[in-house]
Amino acid sequence: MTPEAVKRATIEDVARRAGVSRAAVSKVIRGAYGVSASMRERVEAVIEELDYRPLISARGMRGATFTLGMELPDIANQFFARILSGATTALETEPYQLVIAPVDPDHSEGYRALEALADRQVDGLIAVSPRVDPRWLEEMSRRIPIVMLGRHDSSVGYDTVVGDDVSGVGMLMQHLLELGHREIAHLTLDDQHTRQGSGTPHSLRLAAYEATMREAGLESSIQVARCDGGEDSAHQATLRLLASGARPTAIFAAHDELAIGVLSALTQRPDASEISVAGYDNIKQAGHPLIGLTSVDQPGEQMGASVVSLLLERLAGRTDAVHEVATPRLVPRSSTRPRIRTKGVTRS
Amino acid sequence: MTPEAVKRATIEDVARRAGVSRAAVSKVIRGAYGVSASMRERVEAVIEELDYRPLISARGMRGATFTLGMELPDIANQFFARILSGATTALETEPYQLVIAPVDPDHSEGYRALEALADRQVDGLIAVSPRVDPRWLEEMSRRIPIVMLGRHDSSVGYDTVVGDDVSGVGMLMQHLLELGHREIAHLTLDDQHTRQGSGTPHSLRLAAYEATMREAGLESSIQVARCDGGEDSAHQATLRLLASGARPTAIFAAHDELAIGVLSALTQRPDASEISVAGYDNIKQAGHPLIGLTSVDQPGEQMGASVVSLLLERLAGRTDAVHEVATPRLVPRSSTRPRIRTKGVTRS
DNA sequence: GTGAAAGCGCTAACAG
DNA sequence: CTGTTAGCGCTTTCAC
Repeated sequence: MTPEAVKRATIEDVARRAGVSRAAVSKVIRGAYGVSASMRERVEAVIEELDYRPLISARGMRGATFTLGMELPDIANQFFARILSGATTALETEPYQLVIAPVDPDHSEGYRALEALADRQVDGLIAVSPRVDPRWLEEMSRRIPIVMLGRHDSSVGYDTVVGDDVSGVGMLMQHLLELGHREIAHLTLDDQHTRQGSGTPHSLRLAAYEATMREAGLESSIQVARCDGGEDSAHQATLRLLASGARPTAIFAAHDELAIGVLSALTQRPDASEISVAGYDNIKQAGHPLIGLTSVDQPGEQMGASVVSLLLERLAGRTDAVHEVATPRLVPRSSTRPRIRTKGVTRS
Repeated sequence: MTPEAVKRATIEDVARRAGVSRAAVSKVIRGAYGVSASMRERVEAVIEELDYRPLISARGMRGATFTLGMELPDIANQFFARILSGATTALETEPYQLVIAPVDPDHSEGYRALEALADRQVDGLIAVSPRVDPRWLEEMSRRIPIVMLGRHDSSVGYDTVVGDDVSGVGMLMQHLLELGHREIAHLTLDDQHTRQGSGTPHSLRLAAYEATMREAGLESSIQVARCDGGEDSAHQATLRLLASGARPTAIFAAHDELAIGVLSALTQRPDASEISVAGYDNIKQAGHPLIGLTSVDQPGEQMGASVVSLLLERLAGRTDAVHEVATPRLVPRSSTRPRIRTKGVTRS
């Protein structure tokens, strides 16, 4: 039972078996111009017989690999599942194959995955890590088409697809204010993700939160909590917040996964169970009746589809940068309720 | 602003600039034997200067690509996130890059993704779709190392990693029976996933469910509902089940995502809110206090790590097949409660 | 309409 | 220790 490795058939094998040249076979498999019907038939029969499939990487050395590479941090965040779903659907009718390089959000940097994909000859790149440097992307985009998802860059070399975070947060804050909330806290990621002017979604959401609070005359109630990302981390951060004595009547978490962590923390603290919670992205879990999380819907599927079509346009020759902005939509659910006067700490 | 495509530096460029041969450069980048320190230094300087990175696909034409390909259906199912997490962690210290080919569970077939990866010269393949034919995999494994995750195959050409579904279901059913449940329904996927003898996890879980019911003298209470997979589909199926007049006191869903769909349906049916629900896999959501889903934990991270190390062993030369079985663990939560006598339909 | 020949970027013998 | 040479599997002019 020696598992003698079977080598796959090459274009040469097919050519010899069919009694034609390699070039002829190549034309047949590419559907290129200049092959007689009889030859095509013969060649196709042999291809079938030998179970021949062209090696994409060999093909790539001359031309395209028909592969699109996507770098994806944190597969656990369901919003990326929405994006991916949109992207794969958009690609269904296209001859391109999507491959994903997962990035361990804790360790790796995103650069590594992007470079690994480029080294593997993908025809185009989709970047999702908001932490890769725009200048680096700009440089990279001179060798390979790139679309960046989720960061508000005014790039010239690569395209971007983003949600309108400012208006999304505006709608959400408006909603909370209308419910009577004044002590609204914001739970977001560490400074690396929220540095002013970095163009990351979370930096914009934070800024929009603060701006709204100031405009509402609530500057003194601004309260920003931080966590490392992920449900558990948000859970812990919420407990810390409460332990610090803060008693917001509402918590706006920078994205749904965090918000769900907030909910889980609040559930275990009966004294805080009246706190309203809101998230962002509208991932599937948010809509579950047992969760009922108010959120801002970002059309992830649509954004995923946009990313793909922008990339295909690039591959088709477009050279000027396009920046697409998707419109968010408020989805109120049971996790946000009219403010309840809390004993003591409340100030109105 | 003509974005004149910048070509990347080749090994030839480096060799010329450093005044050495291509072979010398090749040795340097591979850390191979036979290079003087001075030459290494010179070459490395030029590599740095030119920002040279070897093209993996070109390298692949001669030897290995140091790429592992994983075919993944249904990214939305969080259990796969656990597996992926284990796999990427295991690969962190290895020189291999993992790439994922997502499979649209509705449309594509898994074959397509696996072949796409093989065509792209990955060194090894991880298959997760239980629907690809074992014989096909057996054939494929003669050209490229494969590890199949999640199906109980007794293959000779490829390795497998599975959970012990029979014992997992046994523990779960035992739990339900001890709570006093007799009318236990099972919600699973369509026949394609559950055909007897196919070795798929769902076929085994179904069989184990039926066996347990029979052993408990409850053969006449066996009730199997079907859905297409996914939370929504499970939700609908649950409503259909109730509409049919069935009144189980407990529903065992074939995996957690389905179970969560069941919960959402039951929430909207006050008359059925006392039905206990259990799932399988123990995805993160199951543990959320607002969900509290009883489940059977499968050590996904560990399984993901196993898959990777089996594949690396293959690449290192192992030729005999290994079949690994992970041990599941019951995780009781609030979604399963002692049976409540329902009016009418109950039979004890 | 068809095939010969060159070459994509790299590695792996082999000579020097 | 170093460089030359011959491919890996495919596409692509360019003659025939």
